[in-house]
Amino acid sequence: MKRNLEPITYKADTKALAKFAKALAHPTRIAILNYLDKQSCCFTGDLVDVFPLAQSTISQHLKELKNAGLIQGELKSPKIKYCINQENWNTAKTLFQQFFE
Amino acid sequence: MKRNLEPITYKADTKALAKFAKALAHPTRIAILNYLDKQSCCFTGDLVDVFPLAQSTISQHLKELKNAGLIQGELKSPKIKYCINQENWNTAKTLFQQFFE
DNA sequence: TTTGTTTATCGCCAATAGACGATTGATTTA
DNA sequence: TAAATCAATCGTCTATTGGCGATAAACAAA
Repeated sequence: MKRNLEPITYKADTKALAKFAKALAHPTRIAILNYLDKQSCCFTGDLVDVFPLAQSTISQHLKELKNAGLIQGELKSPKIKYCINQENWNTAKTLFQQFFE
Repeated sequence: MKRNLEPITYKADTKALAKFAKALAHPTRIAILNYLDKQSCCFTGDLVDVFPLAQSTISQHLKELKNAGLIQGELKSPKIKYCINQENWNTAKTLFQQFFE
């Protein structure tokens, strides 16, 4: 983007909602979250088997979900167990509910 | 993106949800929808006054919301009145509800 | 210590997104 | 008809996204 001289300010909720929406804006990430919800948790490797995508690509998607706060990782050497971050998940849920009334 | 040889297939709901999420993945578009909801409808020009963005930029955001089906335009010469598309809005609402349980 | 396993990161590339100004097209109004 | 108004589109620019393979890093096991 070229600018902006006076950057736009949005309400906190607006920004938060947009951030969550962005994390959900790719079918693979939706599918990952659905899978996670079903299994309650999973390892990166599981997803690599489930989706026809390179391991690095899966890792990127997980990173984005983690940055958005929707998931969290826990080291279970030598693997990493990913789970839904319930607290932020509920925050997102509430924000979407409010948004749609 | 570079590829994919065998493109991934997702469930219809997954794709639909990702598409709606993508439309919501920018704070300006969230704000536009909030504004639209308050006013029930509005003209492009109204938004240009509300947001410190070029008219063409606003128009682009409206186009994306329209492509996602969340809003619809009606010609009220010489202006265009934009409203929420209730049917698709409800579809989106349901998809997000289901997704978050 | 070396090897194997697992995941994250890096570098690269193409495509998309988001911003702008300028122009176009449609329609009203003078 | 001419001028004004309004919104969409075009062209351009830069940043970000999404994909890959290759490499690095962390750790367990041999």
